[in-house]
Order: sequence, then C-alpha cells, then structure tokens
Amino acid sequence: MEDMRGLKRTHHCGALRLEHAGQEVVLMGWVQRRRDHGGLIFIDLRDRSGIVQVVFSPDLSREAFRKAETVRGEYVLAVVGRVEKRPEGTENPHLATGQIDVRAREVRILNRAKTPPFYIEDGVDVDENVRLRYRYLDLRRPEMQRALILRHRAAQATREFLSRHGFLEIETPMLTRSTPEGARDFLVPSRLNPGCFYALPQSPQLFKQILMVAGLERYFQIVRCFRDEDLRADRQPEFTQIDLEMSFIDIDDILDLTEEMVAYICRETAGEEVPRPFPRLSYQEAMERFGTDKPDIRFGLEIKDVTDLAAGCGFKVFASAVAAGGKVKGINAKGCGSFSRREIDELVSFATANKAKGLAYFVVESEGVKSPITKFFTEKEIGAIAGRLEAEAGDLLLFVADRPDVTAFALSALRLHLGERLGLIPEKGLQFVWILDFPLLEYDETERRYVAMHHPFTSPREEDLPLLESDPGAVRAKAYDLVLNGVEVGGGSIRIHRRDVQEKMFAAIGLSPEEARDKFGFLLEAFEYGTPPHGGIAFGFDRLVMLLAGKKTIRDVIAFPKTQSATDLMSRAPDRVAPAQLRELHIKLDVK
RNA sequence: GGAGCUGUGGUGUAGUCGGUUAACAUACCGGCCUGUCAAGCCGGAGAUCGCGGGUUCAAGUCCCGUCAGCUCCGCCA
Repeated sequence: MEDMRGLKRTHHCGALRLEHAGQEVVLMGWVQRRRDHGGLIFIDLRDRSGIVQVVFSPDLSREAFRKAETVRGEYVLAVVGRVEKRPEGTENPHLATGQIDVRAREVRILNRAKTPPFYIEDGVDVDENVRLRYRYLDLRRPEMQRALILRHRAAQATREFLSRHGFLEIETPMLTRSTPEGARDFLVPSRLNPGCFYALPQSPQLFKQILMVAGLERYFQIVRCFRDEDLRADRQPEFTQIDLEMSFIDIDDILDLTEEMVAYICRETAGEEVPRPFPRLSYQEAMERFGTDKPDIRFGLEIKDVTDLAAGCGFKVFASAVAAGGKVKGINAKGCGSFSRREIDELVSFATANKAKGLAYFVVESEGVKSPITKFFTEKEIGAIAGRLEAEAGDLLLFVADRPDVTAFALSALRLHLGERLGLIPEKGLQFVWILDFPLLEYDETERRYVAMHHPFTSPREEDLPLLESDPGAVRAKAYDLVLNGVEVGGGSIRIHRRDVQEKMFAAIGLSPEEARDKFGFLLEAFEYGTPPHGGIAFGFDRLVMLLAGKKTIRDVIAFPKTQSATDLMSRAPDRVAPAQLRELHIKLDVK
C-alpha cells in the first residue's frame, strides 16, 4: 500500500476529452473494471465525475504494469499519465471519455478492497437488504450519486430563490415539546429533568408562526421532521421539508410565490419547464372527479356520478345504497370491453380489496349493453347511465355503490390501477395541481367530535365564519395542498391571527379555553402581543426530489434511509443501550 | 394491528408430481493472451436451500411456526 505524497489530483476522470490530449494528468479514483490482456492491461478508473480508461503497458512503465497486474475491482488508485487520442478504431462511443485514454507512467495503490457483494453500476437488481447493509457501496453507483447531486441542486435552488425573495433561513429546535394531535412523537428523555421528555419536531409549525409574531416576516428552512408512524415507499420516520411562512399575505400570494419557486426548482434540477399557473381544483371537485384529494390528472378515466339515475332502478344493490345515503359512481374503462371474464374478475377483486362490497359492470357493444345485471334496468336507465359515462362500443363501465367515502376510495384506487394497466400514465413530465377549499373540520366517528382537518390554527374563509357554530362541517379552510403526479408534495394554510376566531375554532373542536391554554399556551400567549396576518406552506423535499429524479421510493433519494420496520441495516440502529445510560435517564424498561 | 409478495454458492436466478450428484449465468481464484471496453480461451474453488419444528422410507419442494426485506390497508393534524 502506498500513499499519495507528492501527488496532487489535476483532473477528474469523467472530465477528460480530446482537448486534453498530450497533457500529463494525475487522477484519483476507484477501479471499475480491469481487463488484463497479458501484455497489456486496461483499467477503467471511476470517480464522482465518471469513468476513463487507463492503459498499462510494459513499454510505458514496467513497474506500473506489474502493479496493475495485482489490482482488483474497487481498489483505490492514484494514476500519473499522459492523455492520448485513442488509436483509430478503438474509440468507445458509449463512454463520454471514449475518444481518449490515459497512458500510465506511474500508479500507486492507495488502498485495496474486498470483492463487493454487488456490481457498482446502474440498474443493479439486488435485494434491498444487501444494498442497505452496504449503503456506502450502493451510493458509489452513478445513479445514486446522480440522485444525491440532484437533491443538492434542489436544495441550492430553494435557498437561492427564497433568499432572493427576502426569506431568512432560521433554525428551530430539534429538542422541543410534545404537543397533542397529529402524528406520534419521537421522545427524547431529559437527564437534567427526571421523568420529562423532549419531542423531536413533527414540523416547525409553532415556531415558524412565532417567528411571524416576532416580526421576521419571511422565514424558511430546509428542515428535518420526525413522525413515529408506519412507513411507506414515500414515508420515512425522519424526512425533510422545505418549510416557509410569510406575514401580511393571503392565499394567492403564497400560491403564486411557491409556484414560481417549484417551477424554478424543476428547471434547475430536471431541466423541466412546467407551465404556470398550475391548475387548481377544489377539494370537492377533486373528490367528485378523482375520488381523492391527491389526484393524478395526467390521464382521464374520471369518475362519474350516476346516483340520480340509479336511485329508482330495479337493481337492489344500487337502489338500497342510494336509499341509505350512499352514492353510485362509475368509471368508463375505455376500450376494455374486450376484457375476458377472468380479467374482469381481477378488477372485481381489486375493488373489493379496496373496501368496495362489489363491482358492477356493463360491457358496451354496438348492439347494446351486456352484463349479468342488465335485466334489473330499463332500456332508458341503461341509456342514461351509458350516456353519462360517454360510453361507446368497446368500452367497459365499472360501478361501485356504497357510502360516499367508500365509493370514492375504491374508484380512485381502481382508476389508478387501470391507468397503470392500460399504460395511460406518461413516463415523463411533471403535472402539478393545487387542491383548494379543504373543509376546515371533519367529523371523527370514534371521538364523536369535529377535528381539524389540517391543524387547529388554520383560518376559515371569512365568508364561512358564521357557519362555524351552525354547520361546522361546511366551513371551508384557507388551506391548500400541492399535488405532483398524484403525490402530495406540499400543504399549508393561512393561519388564524385573531383571538376571537381562534376561540371559536377551539370551541368547534370541543376544546375548552383552559385545555387550549394547557396544550398550546406559549403560542396563544404569543398571539396576544400583536400577531400579523400570516400563512405558510411546507413541501415534502424527499418526495419532490424523488419525482424529479424519476424514482419510485424516497429511499432512493435519501443517503441513509431506514427499512419499513424503521431500522438502519448499516449502523444497526436502533439498539439496546447500557443499563448505566438508562439509570442516568431514570428509565426502567418493561420489555418482554 | 392486518393482507400480499420475496428469501437457494458473493450476486441474480432454475430446480417439474417429494426421489438420492442442487443446475445456470455472473463475480471470485489460477493459467494463457499487446487494443480491450460486459475482453476472450482453459482450469478451479465456492451452498447448513432465511431459521425452527412437523409429515414421510425420503423435503429446496408439502404442512405449521418464526425472522428479514418489500408493497399495501389501518395510521401519518
């Protein structure tokens, strides 16, 4: 093993081009591959910038050639040599540096390496177990490095944009108070305060509002947040938000500004121009047309309401659902009339796996509609339903009749399933949509009271204020979500800044003034000292980067993610700690 | 808390209706080779079939349990 004394890297491997021919260079990197021809050895040297071919020949240096014979994959080398145009016919068009190679005069083996458990290259098909356990090798793969570079550029673009618009980057505590509502907290025991715990922040929500009270006017942060809930492909226990808050603004100010920011990030990272303004849908319209508050609007297959047409029909499943206050809704699966019985059965079981009790269907043919249930409908009813769904010969109409929420859930899932199956979802492209006019409150069946849909500091729309006492469920919030390709990537609201409105809000969710003071005291107290109108938004940075990088999971844009059971397979966190540590924290375990 | 998928040399896979020597590719090791770039040719080594139990004359294969990873439901103001 040798050291790099006296050598200073002059170039990066992937940067060398024909124009460098004739230059003496010093390269540092890892061995991607060695091709030993006996009398001539080629080594592909890789660093962060890319790969270049290094040639070892006894004619150039006997010593370097001998060393090159001992080199293996992932050895770390320093190479001194001259860049040369490759001989005619030996250029490699698949390599950015393929016009040239480097003739090695000297090589130093800076470190040896064990044989890695998988190839260091793009598109590896390895168990994620293995990738996570050897994350440092996984991260050597160019596609992983590209993702992290893109993430870096997204963060840079965010900071640039927001700084330019007068936002201050201000840090907020990681050790904070546990507050009720929301996700489960991660707790940190306090050694100095026996029996007391900090909570890691689920978001800097209360602090950023207090920064508005403090008169900072425009705040942002790219900040880690923690939620102790179960994981998904797009959910990690710790994740990153672009968090911002502004004073003296209303909804449109935030939507306009953050739209511009998001478009800027897309341009700076993925080179995508996204058209503005982004489309806007009300929550109600999104639920009606797509069955979800995070619709993927890149394709059709929209949901149609046929409740009125099904109300009086002879098909009991439909009629009784309507009688019970439910909805009958359908999707026109364009051109799927040719589906076999088995394919339709598959759709039925997909629907029932997504809460529906069943899935009714009409096969539309030129002579009419065929279905096991046509006998329960009149010609006229069938015609009206087919018309509502704009049915043509060759279509397959699918219906769910159930409670409104179940209908929406099942058809939304079915719509996505069909969209994917029929290849209707474009590979490329970023389709944003704002979802507006969320209900302020939703009724919680188990707690038998209204709960805040966003959080209890979200402002109702001024014109809906009178409804807060008479019809709480009908009050619309000044809240907004940003959805990208069917993924919720941002959400926020204009906050309540008037004491009387805040008190009404607490009353509506059944919180007495005493309880409010106990749970949110410091924020309420701050609010008594001159609070400006303010509002903000937070973006899921990992999700945004995931979509910009074209990845299917945020784990692929996080350097050190956790598994679905929230463990780190590399560091083996979490783990037990020494009894002395627990004693110091006054903690006794109760573990079977 | 629940449902589903996956687990076989380092890695990715095959292994039929349970049948005795677990196959293939690649990586790895050795030899030959002066223009390859997924180099090539020859040879070699490498597996408690995730783990535990059961059924059987016989289990990678069937049954039960369990562990791990992934996807989803619940959960995520």
